[in-house]
Amino acid sequence: MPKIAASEKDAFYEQRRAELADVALRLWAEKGFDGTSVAAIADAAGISKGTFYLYFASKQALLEDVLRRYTLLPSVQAMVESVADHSLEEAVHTFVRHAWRHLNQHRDLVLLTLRELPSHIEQAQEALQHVLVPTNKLIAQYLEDRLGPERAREISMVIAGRGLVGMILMIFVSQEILGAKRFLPVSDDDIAATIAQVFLHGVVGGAQ
Amino acid sequence: MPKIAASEKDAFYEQRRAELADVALRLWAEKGFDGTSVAAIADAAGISKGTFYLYFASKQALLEDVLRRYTLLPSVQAMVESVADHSLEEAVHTFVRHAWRHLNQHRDLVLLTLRELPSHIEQAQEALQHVLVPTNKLIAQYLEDRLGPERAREISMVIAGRGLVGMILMIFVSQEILGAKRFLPVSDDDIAATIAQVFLHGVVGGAQ
DNA sequence: TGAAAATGACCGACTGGTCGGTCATGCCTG
DNA sequence: CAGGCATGACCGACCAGTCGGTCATTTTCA
Repeated sequence: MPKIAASEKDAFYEQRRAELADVALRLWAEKGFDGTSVAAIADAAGISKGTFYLYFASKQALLEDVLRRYTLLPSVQAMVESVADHSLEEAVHTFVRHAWRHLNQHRDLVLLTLRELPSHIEQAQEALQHVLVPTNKLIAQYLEDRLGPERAREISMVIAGRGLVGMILMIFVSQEILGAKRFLPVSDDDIAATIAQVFLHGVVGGAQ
Repeated sequence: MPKIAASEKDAFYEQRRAELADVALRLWAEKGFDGTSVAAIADAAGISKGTFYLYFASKQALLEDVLRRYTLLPSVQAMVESVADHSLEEAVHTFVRHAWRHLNQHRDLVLLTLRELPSHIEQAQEALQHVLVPTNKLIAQYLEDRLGPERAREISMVIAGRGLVGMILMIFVSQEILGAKRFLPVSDDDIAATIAQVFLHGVVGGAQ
């Protein structure tokens, strides 16, 4: 039974860590890393500050765990891979629509990452690089494979890929974070379609 | 002679404030608002913390002064107006090239604004809205005027405009802040041309 | 009852902000 | 011209409060 007890304990331990990470992400997205004290996180999780330090060695360690736990990379990879057998037009539309939904689902993480982006907290920057750089590589590779040299305009697919992500991100930030939604209520699908359309015509060319 | 003395003093006072604002912007871009103490700012400006408070009532007041002092809006407006009599193609190219140079010149302000974007420091968010929203309005208006309903694709020019700014911003952040420049060294003009090309073909359509 | 878990008082470092005191400067007066 | 006097820019020790992190103590529970 010691084994069972131990694994039960481990399960509880892991569950606590997960809950703390969850609470921390929510609070950090609201008030920032520096703006949220460990006491506040512990409080929101219903434990004391002392107990917090039984589960994480430091505030920094919690940040690292949050970023590891919630990295967007796997889902981004899955997203890119899932469109591999669509037509290019379909693929881009699907990608944009999924990315949009993704951003909405992971709003807190996006906020946290944006906020700590140029920060002295290197982990956030690394996390960003771990997501953005590989995503970019995947997209560029995909585009080059699909287009072939003659169909693509003579532009860098790496730059174009970044542009696509930039469009999505900026429009997301405008609509969902800066509150532009109130002034210009457009359905998510329409937005995604617009982005995909601009990108497709811009990059692929000719095909009107 | 008291008048001259007074104006000399005022000039010195204003110069001090300007220097403090300059130093603060630089440090804040590096370490963030919360991450930079008033003492550090005063130190970097070669004065004591006590003296700092002769020139600004609070740290918050300094932030407000920095954002007012360095607002990008006038230059953005000038930028949009300066391309008013070009052809659309030329206008977009020029706009992108200018915007790119602009971001480089105001790197610190861009960093600070991005960093404090979703922050509890409302001023940064306001500043962003004061730049982004009017910029967006100008661009959308310009595009609609130039294109006319039949030439534009059936997409929102507001969304498209945000997409353009998003492309520029994201590629800037990738190249200049995340350090992607090292991996993909492309000239500024090439990048600007690529962005303009994608946008033009994407939005304007047909014209290959 | 004994060990594991949880607590919150406590610590030292640091924050934004204050304030009494110093001293170079330049005017006033003789 | 000289010397005393007033000015105010400047300093940095200091304040109250908050932070991340520790640890002796109490609570819990098998």
